[in-house]
Amino acid sequence: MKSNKKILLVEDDPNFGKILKDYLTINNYDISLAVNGIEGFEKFNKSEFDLCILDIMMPFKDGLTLAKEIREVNESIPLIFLTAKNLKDDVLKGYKIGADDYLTKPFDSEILLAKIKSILNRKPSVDTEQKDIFEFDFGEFSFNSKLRILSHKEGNSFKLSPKENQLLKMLVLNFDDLLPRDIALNKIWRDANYFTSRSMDVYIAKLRKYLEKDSSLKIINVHGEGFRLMKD
Amino acid sequence: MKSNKKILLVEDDPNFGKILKDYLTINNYDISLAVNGIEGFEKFNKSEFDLCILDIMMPFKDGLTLAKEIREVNESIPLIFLTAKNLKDDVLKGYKIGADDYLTKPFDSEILLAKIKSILNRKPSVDTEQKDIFEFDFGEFSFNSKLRILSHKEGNSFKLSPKENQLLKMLVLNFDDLLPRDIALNKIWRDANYFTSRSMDVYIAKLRKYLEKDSSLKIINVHGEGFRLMKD
DNA sequence: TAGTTTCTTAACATTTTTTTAAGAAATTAT
DNA sequence: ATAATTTCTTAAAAAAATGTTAAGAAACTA
Repeated sequence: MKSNKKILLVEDDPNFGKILKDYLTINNYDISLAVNGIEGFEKFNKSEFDLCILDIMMPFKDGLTLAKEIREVNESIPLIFLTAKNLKDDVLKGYKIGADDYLTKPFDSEILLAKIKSILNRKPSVDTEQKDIFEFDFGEFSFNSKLRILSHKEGNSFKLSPKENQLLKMLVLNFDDLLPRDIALNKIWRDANYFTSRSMDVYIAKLRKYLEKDSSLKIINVHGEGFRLMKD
Repeated sequence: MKSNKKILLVEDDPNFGKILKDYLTINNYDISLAVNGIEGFEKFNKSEFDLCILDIMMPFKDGLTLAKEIREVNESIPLIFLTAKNLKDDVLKGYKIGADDYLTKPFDSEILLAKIKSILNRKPSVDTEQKDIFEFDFGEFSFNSKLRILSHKEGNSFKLSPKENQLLKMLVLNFDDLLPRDIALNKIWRDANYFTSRSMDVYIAKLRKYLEKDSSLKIINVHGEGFRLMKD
Protein backbone atom coordinates (compact mmCIF):
# COMPACT_ATOMS: atom_id res chain seq x y z
CA MET A 1 0.00 0.00 0.00
CA LYS A 2 0.99 3.62 -0.39
CA SER A 3 2.79 5.40 2.41
CA ASN A 4 0.62 7.17 4.93
CA LYS A 5 -0.04 10.88 5.15
CA LYS A 6 2.09 12.70 7.66
CA ILE A 7 0.49 14.93 10.24
CA LEU A 8 2.15 17.29 12.68
CA LEU A 9 0.19 17.41 15.92
CA VAL A 10 1.08 20.13 18.41
CA GLU A 11 -0.67 19.77 21.74
CA ASP A 12 0.66 20.68 25.16
CA ASP A 13 -1.52 18.34 27.22
CA PRO A 14 0.53 15.13 27.14
CA ASN A 15 -2.37 12.84 27.97
CA PHE A 16 -4.66 14.25 25.39
CA GLY A 17 -1.86 14.47 22.86
CA LYS A 18 -0.91 10.86 23.32
CA ILE A 19 -4.41 9.53 22.99
CA LEU A 20 -5.13 11.67 19.95
CA LYS A 21 -1.90 10.53 18.37
CA ASP A 22 -2.78 6.89 19.00
CA TYR A 23 -6.25 7.34 17.60
CA LEU A 24 -4.97 8.90 14.41
CA THR A 25 -2.21 6.32 14.12
CA ILE A 26 -4.78 3.55 14.24
CA ASN A 27 -6.49 5.31 11.39
CA ASN A 28 -3.38 5.12 9.26
CA TYR A 29 -1.76 8.48 9.66
CA ASP A 30 1.87 9.07 10.55
CA ILE A 31 1.81 11.43 13.52
CA SER A 32 4.60 13.56 14.89
CA LEU A 33 3.64 14.90 18.27
CA ALA A 34 5.14 18.11 19.64
CA VAL A 35 4.29 19.46 23.07
CA ASN A 36 4.70 23.15 22.38
CA GLY A 37 5.04 25.68 19.63
CA ILE A 38 8.82 25.75 19.74
CA GLU A 39 9.21 22.02 19.37
CA GLY A 40 6.42 22.08 16.81
CA PHE A 41 8.26 24.51 14.57
CA GLU A 42 11.45 22.50 14.82
CA LYS A 43 9.70 19.33 13.80
CA PHE A 44 7.89 21.13 11.04
CA ASN A 45 11.17 22.19 9.49
CA LYS A 46 12.72 18.76 9.78
CA SER A 47 10.37 16.89 7.49
CA GLU A 48 7.57 17.21 5.01
CA PHE A 49 4.07 17.15 6.43
CA ASP A 50 0.72 16.94 4.72
CA LEU A 51 -1.28 18.62 7.48
CA CYS A 52 -0.86 20.35 10.85
CA ILE A 53 -3.18 20.16 13.82
CA LEU A 54 -2.42 22.92 16.30
CA ASP A 55 -3.73 23.51 19.76
CA ILE A 56 -4.18 27.23 20.22
CA MET A 57 -3.60 27.56 23.91
CA MET A 58 -0.10 26.47 24.72
CA PRO A 59 2.67 27.81 26.94
CA PHE A 60 5.82 29.42 25.45
CA LYS A 61 4.49 29.69 21.96
CA ASP A 62 0.79 29.46 21.24
CA GLY A 63 -0.78 27.81 18.22
CA LEU A 64 -1.59 31.02 16.41
CA THR A 65 1.99 32.26 16.60
CA LEU A 66 3.24 28.91 15.46
CA ALA A 67 0.76 28.96 12.60
CA LYS A 68 2.04 32.33 11.49
CA GLU A 69 5.60 31.02 11.41
CA ILE A 70 4.54 27.95 9.50
CA ARG A 71 2.69 30.09 6.98
CA GLU A 72 5.79 32.14 6.37
CA VAL A 73 7.62 29.01 5.36
CA ASN A 74 4.77 27.17 3.72
CA GLU A 75 1.94 28.92 1.94
CA SER A 76 -0.36 26.05 1.42
CA ILE A 77 -0.12 23.36 4.06
CA PRO A 78 -3.56 22.81 5.61
CA LEU A 79 -3.97 23.90 9.22
CA ILE A 80 -6.57 22.73 11.72
CA PHE A 81 -6.85 24.53 15.04
CA LEU A 82 -8.03 23.15 18.33
CA THR A 83 -9.58 25.69 20.68
CA ALA A 84 -10.26 24.94 24.32
CA LYS A 85 -13.39 27.01 24.52
CA ASN A 86 -15.35 28.59 21.77
CA LEU A 87 -13.14 31.62 21.71
CA LYS A 88 -14.53 33.52 18.80
CA ASP A 89 -11.55 35.79 18.64
CA ASP A 90 -9.09 32.96 18.33
CA VAL A 91 -11.18 31.35 15.66
CA LEU A 92 -11.27 34.53 13.61
CA LYS A 93 -7.55 35.07 14.03
CA GLY A 94 -7.00 31.51 12.93
CA TYR A 95 -8.94 31.98 9.74
CA LYS A 96 -7.06 35.17 9.07
CA ILE A 97 -3.78 33.27 9.18
CA GLY A 98 -5.19 30.82 6.72
CA ALA A 99 -6.66 28.05 8.77
CA ASP A 100 -8.59 25.40 6.97
CA ASP A 101 -10.70 24.53 9.94
CA TYR A 102 -11.00 24.59 13.67
CA LEU A 103 -12.48 22.31 16.28
CA THR A 104 -13.78 23.19 19.70
CA LYS A 105 -12.67 20.97 22.56
CA PRO A 106 -14.12 18.64 23.49
CA PHE A 107 -14.67 17.43 19.97
CA ASP A 108 -15.75 14.15 18.51
CA SER A 109 -12.85 12.15 17.18
CA GLU A 110 -14.84 10.82 14.24
CA ILE A 111 -15.57 14.35 13.15
CA LEU A 112 -11.91 15.26 13.33
CA LEU A 113 -11.19 12.24 11.17
CA ALA A 114 -13.82 13.31 8.67
CA LYS A 115 -12.35 16.79 8.51
CA ILE A 116 -8.85 15.44 7.99
CA LYS A 117 -10.01 13.20 5.18
CA SER A 118 -11.99 15.98 3.59
CA ILE A 119 -9.01 18.31 3.63
CA LEU A 120 -6.46 15.78 2.44
CA ASN A 121 -8.64 14.53 -0.38
CA ARG A 122 -9.02 17.98 -1.79
CA LYS A 123 -7.43 18.36 -5.15
CA PRO A 124 -3.91 19.66 -4.82
CA SER A 125 -3.76 23.40 -5.30
CA VAL A 126 -2.05 24.84 -8.29
CA ASP A 127 1.18 26.05 -6.79
CA THR A 128 1.88 22.81 -4.99
CA GLU A 129 1.86 20.95 -8.22
CA GLN A 130 5.45 20.49 -9.20
CA LYS A 131 5.07 17.75 -11.62
CA ASP A 132 7.41 14.99 -10.86
CA ILE A 133 9.84 13.89 -13.50
CA PHE A 134 9.09 10.34 -14.47
CA GLU A 135 10.44 9.91 -17.97
CA PHE A 136 14.10 9.17 -18.49
CA ASP A 137 16.34 8.21 -21.35
CA PHE A 138 19.69 6.62 -20.81
CA GLY A 139 21.76 4.36 -23.01
CA GLU A 140 19.43 2.50 -25.31
CA PHE A 141 16.61 2.59 -22.81
CA SER A 142 13.70 4.78 -22.08
CA PHE A 143 12.21 4.51 -18.65
CA ASN A 144 8.82 5.61 -17.40
CA SER A 145 8.89 5.48 -13.63
CA LYS A 146 5.20 6.31 -13.35
CA LEU A 147 4.05 3.37 -15.40
CA ARG A 148 7.05 1.40 -14.20
CA ILE A 149 8.07 0.41 -17.68
CA LEU A 150 11.62 0.08 -18.86
CA SER A 151 11.84 -0.32 -22.59
CA HIS A 152 14.77 -1.04 -24.82
CA LYS A 153 14.85 1.00 -27.99
CA GLU A 154 14.46 -1.90 -30.36
CA GLY A 155 13.75 -4.70 -28.04
CA ASN A 156 11.29 -5.81 -25.50
CA SER A 157 10.17 -3.87 -22.50
CA PHE A 158 10.01 -4.85 -18.87
CA LYS A 159 7.42 -4.20 -16.23
CA LEU A 160 9.27 -3.22 -13.10
CA SER A 161 8.18 -4.02 -9.59
CA PRO A 162 7.82 -1.06 -7.20
CA LYS A 163 11.19 -1.67 -5.59
CA GLU A 164 12.96 -2.29 -8.88
CA ASN A 165 11.38 0.91 -10.10
CA GLN A 166 12.41 3.04 -7.15
CA LEU A 167 15.92 1.72 -7.18
CA LEU A 168 16.38 2.28 -10.88
CA LYS A 169 14.96 5.76 -10.56
CA MET A 170 17.47 6.64 -7.88
CA LEU A 171 20.30 5.23 -9.95
CA VAL A 172 19.22 7.17 -13.00
CA LEU A 173 18.85 10.38 -11.04
CA ASN A 174 22.44 9.88 -9.94
CA PHE A 175 23.63 8.70 -13.32
CA ASP A 176 27.39 8.25 -13.48
CA ASP A 177 27.55 9.21 -9.84
CA LEU A 178 27.57 7.20 -6.67
CA LEU A 179 24.28 6.18 -5.14
CA PRO A 180 25.22 5.54 -1.53
CA ARG A 181 23.87 2.32 -0.18
CA ASP A 182 22.40 3.70 3.01
CA ILE A 183 20.72 6.57 1.22
CA ALA A 184 18.90 4.18 -1.08
CA LEU A 185 18.09 1.80 1.76
CA ASN A 186 16.63 4.52 3.93
CA LYS A 187 14.57 5.90 1.13
CA ILE A 188 13.30 2.69 -0.42
CA TRP A 189 13.35 0.22 2.46
CA ARG A 190 12.97 2.88 5.14
CA ASP A 191 15.65 1.10 7.13
CA ALA A 192 19.28 0.20 6.62
CA ASN A 193 20.36 -3.09 8.12
CA TYR A 194 21.90 -6.37 7.11
CA PHE A 195 18.72 -7.85 5.70
CA THR A 196 17.51 -4.84 3.74
CA SER A 197 21.01 -4.61 2.40
CA ARG A 198 20.88 -8.21 1.14
CA SER A 199 17.52 -7.44 -0.36
CA MET A 200 18.96 -4.49 -2.17
CA ASP A 201 21.69 -6.71 -3.63
CA VAL A 202 19.00 -8.95 -5.02
CA TYR A 203 17.38 -6.00 -6.69
CA ILE A 204 20.65 -4.77 -8.11
CA ALA A 205 21.08 -8.19 -9.69
CA LYS A 206 17.61 -7.94 -11.22
CA LEU A 207 18.30 -4.52 -12.65
CA ARG A 208 21.59 -5.70 -14.11
CA LYS A 209 19.75 -8.44 -15.90
CA TYR A 210 17.38 -5.95 -17.47
CA LEU A 211 20.13 -3.57 -18.42
CA GLU A 212 22.37 -6.16 -20.06
CA LYS A 213 20.46 -5.55 -23.28
CA ASP A 214 22.69 -2.51 -23.63
CA SER A 215 26.18 -3.78 -23.01
CA SER A 216 27.63 -0.32 -22.58
CA LEU A 217 25.58 0.26 -19.46
CA LYS A 218 26.78 -1.04 -16.14
CA ILE A 219 25.83 -0.91 -12.52
CA ILE A 220 29.14 -1.08 -10.76
CA ASN A 221 29.66 -1.61 -7.10
CA VAL A 222 31.77 0.75 -5.05
CA HIS A 223 32.83 -1.55 -2.33
CA GLY A 224 31.46 -0.53 1.02
CA GLU A 225 29.87 2.61 -0.43
CA GLY A 226 27.12 1.89 -2.87
CA PHE A 227 26.42 1.58 -6.58
CA ARG A 228 26.95 3.60 -9.67
CA LEU A 229 25.04 3.41 -12.93
CA MET A 230 27.31 4.35 -15.80
CA LYS A 231 28.00 4.11 -19.47
CA ASP A 232 31.47 3.33 -20.71
CA MET B 1 -13.63 46.11 -10.35
CA LYS B 2 -14.14 42.51 -9.53
CA SER B 3 -17.59 41.02 -9.56
CA ASN B 4 -18.81 39.58 -6.32
CA LYS B 5 -18.74 35.91 -5.52
CA LYS B 6 -22.04 34.15 -5.99
CA ILE B 7 -23.43 32.06 -3.20
CA LEU B 8 -26.44 29.78 -3.24
CA LEU B 9 -28.15 29.81 0.14
CA VAL B 10 -30.79 27.16 0.78
CA GLU B 11 -32.67 27.67 4.02
CA ASP B 12 -36.29 26.86 4.74
CA ASP B 13 -36.83 29.29 7.62
CA PRO B 14 -37.80 32.48 5.76
CA ASN B 15 -36.92 34.83 8.59
CA PHE B 16 -33.55 33.40 9.19
CA GLY B 17 -32.90 33.04 5.50
CA LYS B 18 -33.70 36.64 4.81
CA ILE B 19 -31.53 38.03 7.55
CA LEU B 20 -28.63 35.81 6.61
CA LYS B 21 -28.97 36.84 2.99
CA ASP B 22 -28.95 40.50 3.94
CA TYR B 23 -25.96 40.06 6.16
CA LEU B 24 -23.95 38.34 3.45
CA THR B 25 -25.10 40.85 0.86
CA ILE B 26 -23.78 43.68 3.00
CA ASN B 27 -20.49 41.84 3.01
CA ASN B 28 -20.32 41.88 -0.75
CA TYR B 29 -21.61 38.53 -1.79
CA ASP B 30 -24.29 37.87 -4.36
CA ILE B 31 -26.83 35.66 -2.67
CA SER B 32 -29.53 33.52 -4.24
CA LEU B 33 -31.92 32.33 -1.61
CA ALA B 34 -33.93 29.16 -2.04
CA VAL B 35 -36.42 27.94 0.52
CA ASN B 36 -36.13 24.21 -0.08
CA GLY B 37 -34.08 21.57 -1.78
CA ILE B 38 -36.19 21.47 -4.89
CA GLU B 39 -35.97 25.17 -5.53
CA GLY B 40 -32.33 25.04 -4.53
CA PHE B 41 -31.48 22.54 -7.21
CA GLU B 42 -33.36 24.51 -9.84
CA LYS B 43 -31.47 27.66 -8.98
CA PHE B 44 -28.22 25.79 -8.87
CA ASN B 45 -28.69 24.63 -12.44
CA LYS B 46 -29.68 28.05 -13.71
CA SER B 47 -26.44 29.83 -12.92
CA GLU B 48 -22.86 29.42 -11.86
CA PHE B 49 -22.16 29.64 -8.17
CA ASP B 50 -18.91 29.83 -6.27
CA LEU B 51 -20.23 28.31 -3.06
CA CYS B 52 -23.35 26.69 -1.58
CA ILE B 53 -24.63 27.03 1.94
CA LEU B 54 -27.18 24.35 2.68
CA ASP B 55 -29.44 23.89 5.65
CA ILE B 56 -29.64 20.19 6.38
CA MET B 57 -33.09 20.00 7.88
CA MET B 58 -35.62 21.06 5.32
CA PRO B 59 -39.01 19.79 4.19
CA PHE B 60 -39.46 18.08 0.78
CA LYS B 61 -35.81 17.71 0.05
CA ASP B 62 -33.22 17.95 2.78
CA GLY B 63 -29.80 19.49 2.43
CA LEU B 64 -27.92 16.20 2.23
CA THR B 65 -30.02 14.95 -0.66
CA LEU B 66 -29.62 18.26 -2.41
CA ALA B 67 -25.88 18.11 -1.84
CA LYS B 68 -25.71 14.70 -3.43
CA GLU B 69 -27.51 15.98 -6.51
CA ILE B 70 -25.26 18.98 -6.71
CA ARG B 71 -22.19 16.78 -6.41
CA GLU B 72 -23.36 14.66 -9.32
CA VAL B 73 -23.38 17.72 -11.50
CA ASN B 74 -20.46 19.56 -9.98
CA GLU B 75 -17.51 17.78 -8.47
CA SER B 76 -15.76 20.65 -6.89
CA ILE B 77 -18.06 23.43 -5.74
CA PRO B 78 -17.53 24.08 -2.03
CA LEU B 79 -20.38 23.12 0.26
CA ILE B 80 -21.10 24.42 3.75
CA PHE B 81 -23.80 22.74 5.81
CA LEU B 82 -25.92 24.24 8.52
CA THR B 83 -27.11 21.81 11.16
CA ALA B 84 -29.79 22.69 13.67
CA LYS B 85 -28.27 20.69 16.47
CA ASN B 86 -24.91 19.06 16.62
CA LEU B 87 -26.14 15.98 14.83
CA LYS B 88 -22.98 14.01 14.48
CA ASP B 89 -24.53 11.67 11.99
CA ASP B 90 -25.56 14.46 9.66
CA VAL B 91 -22.15 16.01 9.92
CA LEU B 92 -20.44 12.77 8.98
CA LYS B 93 -22.82 12.17 6.11
CA GLY B 94 -22.11 15.69 4.95
CA TYR B 95 -18.40 15.11 4.87
CA LYS B 96 -18.91 11.86 3.02
CA ILE B 97 -20.73 13.72 0.28
CA GLY B 98 -17.83 16.08 0.09
CA ALA B 99 -18.66 18.96 2.37
CA ASP B 100 -16.04 21.55 3.00
CA ASP B 101 -17.42 22.58 6.34
CA TYR B 102 -20.41 22.72 8.60
CA LEU B 103 -21.79 25.11 11.18
CA THR B 104 -24.00 24.37 14.11
CA LYS B 105 -26.98 26.64 14.64
CA PRO B 106 -26.98 29.02 16.30
CA PHE B 107 -23.68 30.15 14.87
CA ASP B 108 -21.83 33.40 14.89
CA SER B 109 -22.23 35.30 11.66
CA GLU B 110 -18.66 36.57 11.75
CA ILE B 111 -17.43 33.02 11.90
CA LEU B 112 -19.54 32.06 8.94
CA LEU B 113 -18.02 34.99 7.10
CA ALA B 114 -14.53 33.87 8.03
CA LYS B 115 -15.23 30.36 6.80
CA ILE B 116 -16.61 31.65 3.52
CA LYS B 117 -13.58 33.82 2.99
CA SER B 118 -11.26 31.00 3.88
CA ILE B 119 -12.89 28.65 1.43
CA LEU B 120 -13.17 31.12 -1.42
CA ASN B 121 -9.61 32.37 -1.01
CA ARG B 122 -8.24 28.90 -1.38
CA LYS B 123 -6.01 28.57 -4.36
CA PRO B 124 -7.97 27.29 -7.29
CA SER B 125 -7.52 23.57 -7.49
CA VAL B 126 -6.08 21.86 -10.48
CA ASP B 127 -9.12 20.77 -12.28
CA THR B 128 -8.00 17.67 -14.05
CA GLU B 129 -11.58 17.01 -14.90
CA GLN B 130 -13.40 18.85 -17.61
CA LYS B 131 -16.89 18.64 -16.35
CA ASP B 132 -18.61 19.52 -19.57
CA ILE B 133 -17.12 16.71 -21.57
CA PHE B 134 -19.27 13.66 -21.36
CA GLU B 135 -18.95 12.07 -24.77
CA PHE B 136 -15.99 9.92 -25.49
CA ASP B 137 -14.83 7.67 -28.27
CA PHE B 138 -12.19 5.09 -27.70
CA GLY B 139 -11.47 1.87 -29.50
CA GLU B 140 -14.69 0.61 -30.99
CA PHE B 141 -16.79 2.20 -28.29
CA SER B 142 -18.57 5.42 -27.79
CA PHE B 143 -19.38 6.39 -24.28
CA ASN B 144 -21.80 8.94 -22.94
CA SER B 145 -21.04 9.49 -19.29
CA LYS B 146 -24.06 11.69 -18.76
CA LEU B 147 -26.53 9.08 -19.97
CA ARG B 148 -24.26 6.35 -18.62
CA ILE B 149 -24.35 4.44 -21.84
CA LEU B 150 -21.45 2.56 -23.33
CA SER B 151 -22.12 1.42 -26.84
CA HIS B 152 -20.13 -0.77 -29.13
CA LYS B 153 -19.96 0.44 -32.71
CA GLU B 154 -21.77 -2.47 -34.26
CA GLY B 155 -22.91 -4.35 -31.24
CA ASN B 156 -25.06 -3.94 -28.25
CA SER B 157 -24.84 -1.17 -25.74
CA PHE B 158 -24.62 -1.29 -21.98
CA LYS B 159 -26.32 0.79 -19.37
CA LEU B 160 -23.68 1.54 -16.76
CA SER B 161 -24.31 1.87 -13.05
CA PRO B 162 -23.18 5.11 -11.41
CA LYS B 163 -19.98 3.58 -10.09
CA GLU B 164 -19.17 1.75 -13.31
CA ASN B 165 -19.74 5.02 -15.09
CA GLN B 166 -17.52 7.13 -12.89
CA LEU B 167 -14.73 4.62 -12.96
CA LEU B 168 -14.81 4.26 -16.72
CA LYS B 169 -14.89 8.00 -17.10
CA MET B 170 -11.78 8.40 -14.99
CA LEU B 171 -10.04 5.67 -16.94
CA VAL B 172 -10.96 7.26 -20.23
CA LEU B 173 -9.86 10.71 -19.10
CA ASN B 174 -6.50 9.15 -18.31
CA PHE B 175 -6.42 7.00 -21.39
CA ASP B 176 -3.10 5.22 -21.84
CA ASP B 177 -1.93 6.74 -18.59
CA LEU B 178 -2.02 5.54 -15.02
CA LEU B 179 -5.15 6.08 -12.99
CA PRO B 180 -3.82 5.88 -9.44
CA ARG B 181 -5.88 3.70 -7.19
CA ASP B 182 -6.18 6.12 -4.32
CA ILE B 183 -7.15 9.00 -6.57
CA ALA B 184 -10.02 7.01 -8.00
CA LEU B 185 -11.04 5.71 -4.59
CA ASN B 186 -11.09 9.12 -3.00
CA LYS B 187 -13.06 10.57 -5.85
CA ILE B 188 -15.58 7.81 -6.41
CA TRP B 189 -15.80 6.10 -3.03
CA ARG B 190 -14.70 9.14 -1.05
CA ASP B 191 -12.52 6.89 1.04
CA ALA B 192 -9.52 4.69 0.42
CA ASN B 193 -9.33 1.56 2.53
CA TYR B 194 -9.18 -2.20 2.14
CA PHE B 195 -12.87 -2.63 1.44
CA THR B 196 -13.35 0.20 -1.00
CA SER B 197 -10.26 -1.06 -2.71
CA ARG B 198 -11.71 -4.54 -3.11
CA SER B 199 -14.91 -2.99 -4.33
CA MET B 200 -12.98 -1.15 -6.97
CA ASP B 201 -11.44 -4.41 -8.12
CA VAL B 202 -14.92 -5.80 -8.60
CA TYR B 203 -15.83 -2.84 -10.76
CA ILE B 204 -12.68 -3.18 -12.79
CA ALA B 205 -13.73 -6.76 -13.51
CA LYS B 206 -17.14 -5.54 -14.65
CA LEU B 207 -15.66 -2.95 -16.96
CA ARG B 208 -13.28 -5.49 -18.42
CA LYS B 209 -16.25 -7.66 -19.27
CA TYR B 210 -17.91 -4.81 -21.16
CA LEU B 211 -14.75 -3.85 -22.93
CA GLU B 212 -13.85 -7.33 -24.11
CA LYS B 213 -16.04 -6.71 -27.16
CA ASP B 214 -13.02 -4.82 -28.49
CA SER B 215 -10.10 -7.12 -27.93
CA SER B 216 -7.53 -4.42 -28.56
CA LEU B 217 -8.64 -2.53 -25.46
CA LYS B 218 -7.28 -3.52 -22.11
CA ILE B 219 -7.46 -2.38 -18.55
CA ILE B 220 -4.13 -3.38 -17.16
CA ASN B 221 -3.11 -3.32 -13.57
CA VAL B 222 0.02 -1.59 -12.36
CA HIS B 223 0.60 -3.56 -9.23
CA GLY B 224 0.35 -1.42 -6.14
CA GLU B 225 -0.32 1.73 -8.13
CA GLY B 226 -3.54 1.60 -10.07
CA PHE B 227 -4.97 0.82 -13.48
CA ARG B 228 -4.37 1.87 -17.03
CA LEU B 229 -6.82 1.76 -19.91
CA MET B 230 -4.93 1.24 -23.12
CA LYS B 231 -5.10 0.07 -26.68
CA ASP B 232 -2.38 -2.14 -28.01
C1' DT C 1 -44.87 -3.00 -0.80
C1' DA C 2 -42.74 -5.57 -4.09
C1' DG C 3 -39.52 -5.71 -7.64
C1' DT C 4 -35.31 -4.16 -9.46
C1' DT C 5 -30.85 -2.42 -9.55
C1' DT C 6 -26.71 -1.31 -7.35
C1' DC C 7 -23.22 -1.95 -4.04
C1' DT C 8 -20.48 -4.28 -0.63
C1' DT C 9 -18.41 -8.10 1.35
C1' DA C 10 -16.71 -12.79 1.60
C1' DA C 11 -14.45 -16.56 -0.23
C1' DC C 12 -11.20 -18.68 -2.87
C1' DA C 13 -7.90 -18.64 -6.83
C1' DT C 14 -4.10 -16.61 -8.92
C1' DT C 15 -0.41 -13.48 -9.72
C1' DT C 16 3.11 -10.44 -8.33
C1' DT C 17 6.35 -8.82 -5.20
C1' DT C 18 9.46 -9.14 -1.43
C1' DT C 19 12.28 -11.41 1.79
C1' DT C 20 15.31 -14.85 3.28
C1' DA C 21 18.77 -18.38 2.85
C1' DA C 22 22.85 -20.35 1.14
C1' DG C 23 26.94 -20.97 -1.39
C1' DA C 24 30.21 -18.80 -4.64
C1' DA C 25 32.91 -14.94 -5.91
C1' DA C 26 35.15 -10.73 -5.16
C1' DT C 27 37.34 -7.38 -2.30
C1' DT C 28 39.82 -5.67 1.60
C1' DA C 29 42.46 -6.09 5.78
C1' DT C 30 45.95 -8.49 8.50
C1' DA D 1 48.54 -15.78 1.67
C1' DT D 2 44.82 -16.12 4.73
C1' DA D 3 41.03 -14.41 7.15
C1' DA D 4 37.25 -11.37 7.32
C1' DT D 5 34.00 -8.82 5.04
C1' DT D 6 31.17 -7.57 1.37
C1' DT D 7 28.88 -8.61 -2.82
C1' DC D 8 26.66 -11.71 -6.39
C1' DT D 9 23.40 -14.96 -7.85
C1' DT D 10 19.81 -18.33 -7.60
C1' DA D 11 16.05 -20.49 -5.62
C1' DA D 12 12.50 -21.16 -2.37
C1' DA D 13 9.36 -19.34 1.12
C1' DA D 14 6.48 -15.73 2.67
C1' DA D 15 3.68 -11.78 2.06
C1' DA D 16 0.81 -8.73 -0.45
C1' DA D 17 -2.17 -7.39 -4.11
C1' DT D 18 -5.40 -8.58 -7.59
C1' DG D 19 -9.05 -11.47 -10.22
C1' DT D 20 -13.42 -13.52 -10.14
C1' DT D 21 -17.78 -15.14 -8.64
C1' DA D 22 -21.63 -15.06 -5.88
C1' DA D 23 -24.57 -14.05 -1.85
C1' DG D 24 -26.77 -10.73 0.80
C1' DA D 25 -27.56 -5.77 2.06
C1' DA D 26 -28.91 -1.40 0.73
C1' DA D 27 -30.86 1.87 -2.26
C1' DC D 28 -33.92 3.04 -5.63
C1' DT D 29 -38.49 2.52 -8.64
C1' DA D 30 -42.78 1.29 -9.93
